[in-house]
Amino acid sequence: MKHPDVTRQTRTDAGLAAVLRVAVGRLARRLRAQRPDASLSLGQGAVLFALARLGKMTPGALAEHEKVQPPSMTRIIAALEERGLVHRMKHPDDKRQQLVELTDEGHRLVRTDRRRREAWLTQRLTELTPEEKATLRKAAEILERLSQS
Amino acid sequence: MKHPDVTRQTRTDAGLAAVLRVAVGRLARRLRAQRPDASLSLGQGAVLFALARLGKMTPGALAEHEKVQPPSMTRIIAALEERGLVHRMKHPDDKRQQLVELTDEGHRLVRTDRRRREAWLTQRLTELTPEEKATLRKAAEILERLSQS
DNA sequence: GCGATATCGTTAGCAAAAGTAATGAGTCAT
DNA sequence: ATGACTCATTACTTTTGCTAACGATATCGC
Repeated sequence: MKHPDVTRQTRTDAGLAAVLRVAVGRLARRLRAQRPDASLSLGQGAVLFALARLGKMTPGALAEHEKVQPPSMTRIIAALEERGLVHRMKHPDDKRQQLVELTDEGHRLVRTDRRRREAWLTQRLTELTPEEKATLRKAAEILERLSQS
Repeated sequence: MKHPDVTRQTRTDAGLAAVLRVAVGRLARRLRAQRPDASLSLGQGAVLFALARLGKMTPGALAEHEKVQPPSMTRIIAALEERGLVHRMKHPDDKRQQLVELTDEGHRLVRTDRRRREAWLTQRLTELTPEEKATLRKAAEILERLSQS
């Protein structure tokens, strides 16, 4: 066993937290580095993904959803809009706000890019046993929830 | 159910990869933002943690372990050394190399800080059911492996 | 042995991405 | 209708990582 410590250390909540924190940080770096082309930053990809999943949203809602400050979201949206992947529309009820929405090209990119962008991770996943994948499937939902709480 | 899509999307490896990628990225940001004081960056903490777990290592080994380029590790180590948490020693067999080791203060910080630094995540974990924690415990080991493959 | 080549850590310079503070437009409650 | 608040943006700074180049040491081929 390569890391006997892992199982030992995850006995307690704090130990599990420690291991999770490090693993998540490292995996995030790894995924960033693994990005095949620089076409889309990690954050940009996440926003497209969120819009595809949740439909049109305001910049503020996107910022909160992605756990980023509003100015960062402004930048991400600007970059996506410049590439025609997203477009802004006035919020019908509140002129301060806007609604951000995927363009057709944005939808297309999400679909085609999803496979390409996740190629590395997908490949790693195919190397896992079905049980491990089942674990990750359940864990994904939990991590999802943790990241938003 | 807040995100019915999650379970649907994770049916395929690619879908699971997509969800994992986004969740991991967001959780990493979240953890970074949650850092209680700015005392230790995420990377610095990870290095201390690795040294505590694996003993003395060379900078190169640390860099590879943390999936970071050597110059980045140089900087992290320099910051840690400046604070007296770590110290370098010559490698006995190879004068090119060094060995990095926790100082007593480093060990102390790892111990006391571990709890404080993971407080947020630990708190979130206590809110989970035992089954969910068991899932995360198994998942942590898998993520650990993924991040290093 | 010794010269070419490779490896290790570092330095220097740079780029990406996110954060904070300040600003302008719009809304809302009194 | 005005004062306080909210949303998005702009300007600036910080963080964090990268690549390229370099100096010191080790190793390999001869």
